[in-house]
Amino acid sequence: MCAAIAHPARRQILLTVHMRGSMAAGEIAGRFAHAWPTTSRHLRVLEAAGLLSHKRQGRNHVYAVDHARLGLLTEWLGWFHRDPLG
Amino acid sequence: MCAAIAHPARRQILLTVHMRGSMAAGEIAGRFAHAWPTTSRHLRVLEAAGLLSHKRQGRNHVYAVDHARLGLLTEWLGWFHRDPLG
DNA sequence: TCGATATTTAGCTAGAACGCTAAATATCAG
DNA sequence: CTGATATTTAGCGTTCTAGCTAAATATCGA
Repeated sequence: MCAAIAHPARRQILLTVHMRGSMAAGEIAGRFAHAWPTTSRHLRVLEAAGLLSHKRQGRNHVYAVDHARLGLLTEWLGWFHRDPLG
Repeated sequence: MCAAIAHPARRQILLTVHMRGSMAAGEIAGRFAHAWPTTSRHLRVLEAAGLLSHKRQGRNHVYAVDHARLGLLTEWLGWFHRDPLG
């Protein structure tokens, strides 16, 4: 999961999809300078990490953010905000 | 910064140093199966990302976590926990 | 100064990541 | 069925990452 958000393009995909609620693959790919297959692979990486999920709607692949999964990361970071002695 | 925490060993280093407050490089390296130079590089990566800082104490290099830096990541994650419409 | 201790730097190799183009797959419209 | 649209899969070359060993650097104790 951490590796998935290590790439700037993937972080931006994640934010963009989150803001919109859900987006088709092409709509996402259209916002990036990268070639479609490149963005397509980023989507696959994000999905493999459990950060995105997708379902077909006709010929579109619609992606949405998995917030629960991101919650795990926030939870992990929480360890650093609590006092280690407490 | 995200790339820095993409590696399991580096996440563990971060947590371990945090729990202890501060640790010498050798003390850290001793806890991993990896060769010292490998861990040494992980430390450099974490420091380059601003997640660790170090100072010499005699012949020891003592590392500590930079919490403010981690705060930025938590802040970024916050975007996903707030409602995108609000 | 000399040897031991603590740690890093240098340099190598194997494997993964990331970009691309070209081709394949699947759905819709006529 | 046929052609157009939406997206992925396949495959290639380059660059980055992560492991290692061997050598260099710096400090301490005698």
